[in-house]
Amino acid sequence: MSTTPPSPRERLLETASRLFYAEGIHTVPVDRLVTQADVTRATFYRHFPAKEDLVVAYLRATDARLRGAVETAVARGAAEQGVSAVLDLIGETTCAAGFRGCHFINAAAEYPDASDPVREAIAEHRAWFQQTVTELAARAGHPDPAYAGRVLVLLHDGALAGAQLDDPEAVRATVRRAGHDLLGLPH
Amino acid sequence: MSTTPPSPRERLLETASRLFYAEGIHTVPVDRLVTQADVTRATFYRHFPAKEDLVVAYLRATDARLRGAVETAVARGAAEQGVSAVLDLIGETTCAAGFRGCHFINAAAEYPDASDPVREAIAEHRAWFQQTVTELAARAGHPDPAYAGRVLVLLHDGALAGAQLDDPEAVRATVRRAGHDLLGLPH
DNA sequence: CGTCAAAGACAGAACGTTCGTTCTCCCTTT
DNA sequence: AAAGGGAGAACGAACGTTCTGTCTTTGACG
Repeated sequence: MSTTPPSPRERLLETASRLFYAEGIHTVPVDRLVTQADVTRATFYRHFPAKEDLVVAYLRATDARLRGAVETAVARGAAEQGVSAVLDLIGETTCAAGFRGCHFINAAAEYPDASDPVREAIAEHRAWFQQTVTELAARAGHPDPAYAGRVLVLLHDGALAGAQLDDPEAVRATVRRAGHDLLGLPH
Repeated sequence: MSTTPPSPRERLLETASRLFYAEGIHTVPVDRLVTQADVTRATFYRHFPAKEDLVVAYLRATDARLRGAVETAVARGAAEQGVSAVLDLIGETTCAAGFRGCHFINAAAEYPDASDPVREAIAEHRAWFQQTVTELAARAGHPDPAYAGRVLVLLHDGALAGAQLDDPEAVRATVRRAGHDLLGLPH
């Protein structure tokens, strides 16, 4: 089962994810994207009508990847451990090498227009996450799943926004302790 | 005591704060800045050697404004109420008209280089906030002021990052409840 | 009190660069 | 024959920055 070599479209998406996340969206020109993806300009515009379409595709691909990561992290334990697994996943994310905040929050900073397709992709991702963690809290028997879900989103946003500017390990510890305190989990 | 009319430099700073915050930094060209500030290009470059210098000045001015806001909000009550005042201030910020997240977190998304002067200004602001809320927690008699301070920063970051993308009122309520739960304050 | 020089601001053109996008031409694969 | 990709030139627009020239304000000094 040898994997087929990545198509130009896949190379573009992978390069976009890497560069957009590491350097911001507006600061990465099309020239760098096609050069690093080893693709010609014509190929770029054959797959994406404009740069913004690649931005949306990048966010949707990231969304799909994160859904998978949450699924596998949660599936490892029993229902009561799902919430704790999300807290751990947040900590691992903020302390990973090359961490530079949340793909979606960062993108939102560069796309202020709430009706922009980029913002729609962001909203869809956030709605999924909100719903997922709320269901996790309900399944774990939390008395107020809606509140628990909003707490998890709040801690997630705070961790990813702050850890790139402060000490990531301190943020990880704070998230874990605060999450367990708020949601009645054992330390 | 009639106020003197704002100088070109002040007009530039006010315009920069308004436009950079509402639309992002890289998306606002110098042309829009000088037009809306009613200033010529020559005047712009007489006060700021480059656009990035205006960005730094904008962040430092915002930092000064926020220090004042926290001071007055805290000064209104006794020592034990300082932490609660910060929580209230966060809620008011996220629910204000035109709210679009945190000036500094948004700017960091557009300036990935940690050694950039913009990032230095961001780091200074965050260090001040971290230290201020930690001292507030200590003054209020919290048993673990360092943890309480990190919790306040975490809630602050999460609220400002999330409220622009979700329901601000829900975020406000969550921050208040979670903050009081975590820090042992009465509801 | 009057004067002159320096500084700051206005108006607008202009420069060089970079960006997103399009185009032409050729090659390979199916 | 058709479609997808490679190579690279080219275009028009937008951007940050500089320049030329004129006018007003200001303050030091005769």
